This record gives sequence, C-alpha cells and structure tokens, in this order.
Amino acid sequence: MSEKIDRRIRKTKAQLRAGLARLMEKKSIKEITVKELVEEVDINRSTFYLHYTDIYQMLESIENELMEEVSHAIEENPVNTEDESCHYLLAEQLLTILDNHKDICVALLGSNGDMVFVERMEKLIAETVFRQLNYRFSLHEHPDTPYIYAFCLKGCVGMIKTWLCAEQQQSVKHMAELLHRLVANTAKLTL
Amino acid sequence: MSEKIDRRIRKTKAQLRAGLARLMEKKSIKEITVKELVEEVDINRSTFYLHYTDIYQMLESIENELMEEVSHAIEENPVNTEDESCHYLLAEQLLTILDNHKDICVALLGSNGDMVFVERMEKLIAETVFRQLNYRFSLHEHPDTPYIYAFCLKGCVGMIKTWLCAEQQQSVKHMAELLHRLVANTAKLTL
DNA sequence: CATAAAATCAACACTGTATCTATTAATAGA
DNA sequence: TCTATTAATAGATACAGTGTTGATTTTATG
Repeated sequence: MSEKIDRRIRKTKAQLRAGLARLMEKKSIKEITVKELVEEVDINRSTFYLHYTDIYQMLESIENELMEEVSHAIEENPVNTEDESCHYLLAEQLLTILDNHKDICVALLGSNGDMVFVERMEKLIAETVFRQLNYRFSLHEHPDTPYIYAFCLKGCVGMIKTWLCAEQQQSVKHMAELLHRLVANTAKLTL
Repeated sequence: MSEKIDRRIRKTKAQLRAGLARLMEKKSIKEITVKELVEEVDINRSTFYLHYTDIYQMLESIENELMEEVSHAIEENPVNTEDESCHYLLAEQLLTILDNHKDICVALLGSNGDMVFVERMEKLIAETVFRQLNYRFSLHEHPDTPYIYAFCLKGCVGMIKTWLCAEQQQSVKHMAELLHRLVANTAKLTL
C-alpha cells in the first residue's frame, strides 16, 4: 500500500528525514529551522510545507513510525504469565528495534532530545513490559508502589539509553536478561 | 553582598522569573519568546536584553542558582562512610531544596522541561549521593556495572520527579529512606 | 538634592515563517 | 509513447520576533 505513493514524494520525504537526522546530531530540534533543513538537503522551502507544517510535526511523524513498529512487535508477542520465556522474547524484540534505529533513538533520548517522545516510549513500556510484571508488583495498597514503579520505569529507559550510546554494546539477549533481573529485583521491594 | 544590587534590578529580574515560571506551566521553553515574556510581566523588551541575552540564558541562570544551592548543601554535609546516618541527612536536604523550588523543578523535569538541566542534576547526584555508595557498587571489572549504575541514577531522578508531582507528598524523611533502600537493593546486584 | 544607573521608547536592519500564484518537471496509467 | 495528473520550483508577500542603537525619562542612593 505504501508502494502506491508517488516516487517523488518518497524521495523528498526521505531526503528531508536524512537531513533532519544529520542536523539533529549537531543541534537541538528547537534550533533547527525549516530554512536550514531545506538548504541542507537542497529542496525548495515550499516543498517542505507541501508535506509538513513545521519541524516539530515532521519529527512527530518520524516518531510515530518508530512507535508503530514497537507497537506492532508488542502485538505480535503476547505476554503469557505462565511461560516466562516470552518476556525475554518481547524485550529482545524491543531492544532490537531501538538498536536498528539507533541514530534517531540516541538523538531523541539525548540532551537535545524530545521528552515528549521519551514519555510516550515510557508509557508503552509501562503498559506492556510492565504488564507482565504486574503480578510481581504487588499492587495492593502499599503507598510506596508508585514510587518504586517510577524508579523502575525510568531506570529501564536510562539503562537502554546507556546501552544504545555505548561504544561496544552488549548483546541484545544479555541486556534483556539484565533488564529483567533489575526489574524483578526492584519489584520484590513492594512485597 | 547580593543585597547591594539595585532594587530596580532585583525587581525586574524577579518579575521576569515569575513570568517565565508562569509561562513554563503552559508551554515549552522553546516556544516562549522574549516578546511574550516581557508582555506577560509588562516590562520593556530592551530591559530584558539589559540583563539576559535570550530566554535560554535566562533559564540557565535560574538553573545555576538552584544548582548552587544544591552544591552548597552537599558541601555542608560531608559524607562519611563510617556513619550511615549522614546519608539520610544529605538526601533529606536535597529533597527539601527541590521541594522548596517545586514549581521550577516540576517544569524542568516535565515534558516541556530541560534535559540538559536534568543531566546536570543527575551528574551532581551521581558524584555525591552515589559517591557514598561507591563502596556498595563493587566497581571491579563487572561489565554490567555501568548499566546498573545508569538504572539506579535515572531511577532516582524519576522517583523524585514522581514525588514532586504527587498531590499529597510523602514526607522528605520517608522518601530519603525509600531512595536509600532502592539504591542499596539495586547496588547489591553488582556483587 | 545631585548624580549615577536603570528602565523606557522608537527606530532599525535582519532572519525566518507561512502562504500564494504561476510555471516547470516528473510520474503513473492508458 | 502520449497525456492527464500531480509534485516541485521560483518568486513574491505580509508577518513575527530578534537583537541592537541612541535619546529620553524615571528611579535609587549617598
């Protein structure tokens, strides 16, 4: 279906994206202007406005595609509380996706990144990866649970960021296991 | 010494800060213009440029004051590996400071916040609060230590943010203890 | 009260935004 | 390959906000 899109559109959008990624390595998204971007990729400014309303909307559409890919992986790997092995499978898939889009992810998670995106990602992780752990988090009226939950969630994202930015990365499998170990270890404090 | 500053300057700076805090509740710093700010507090635009070069630099100076207050508290509470009670004292002081500047902190940690500031704060926590725990983090060649460290650090910041945003906050003392418990519990995985 | 300094006002050139219309070029489908 | 369609371009426009200047007014302090 996405093959039906005019080649010219595909081409210009791809150029714009590549250019944005290149600019995001150097500066914050808030400092990148439409003019700068179209000059970077040598495209008319009017053409940009033909596809996007502004830089933020453009970035959002890139983020949306990434999120969709992640959502898709989550749907394909339904979590089963009986069999723990599926936890690792899902975590591995998620880490693989993020690793495949390393450049964008590092930019979005970095100092010039987009907190709104990070929060969307956190929410997704919270609702899925953590859903599998809800039976570990004893959600009975322990008043500290929300805090421990937050510690765990932000901890995971922070660890993933560290991993993506690392020179020589550990394997996806190793990280999935470490992640699981850390979460389980933290969750047991709610008991 | 800060009392020697002309009352007019104190007044305008205070007005500008209050205005910026008000605007930051509604929108991202990148969307706030100098014009908008000076209109919010009814001050001439030239006057703004008399004190700051732009919005970012203004925010930075606010952040600097906060950081200075935090640094000061850290210096006043030297950490002693022998006596664990001082850990709680320092943590309590830090939480108290952040709570006193709740409005700014929530804004800076929130979706429209400033990642650079968050990273500065993380670094400070890492270098001080965690220094006391270095003897817990076995820093021998365990390859996972950096990841566990990151998990812990981001987890702490995330938990503090959750706490600051909470409607009915737990006491500072309670949070300091919880923080300590979480860190210690995580750190033992490096053994 | 005098003086020094801060705040204001109006004007300036400048950069980037968002939108338009007419024109040119590339594409998909018959 | 031809043709209708649609994307991309160039150039123009009104508009927002920036950062700076110099002259003037207001305010604070000894």
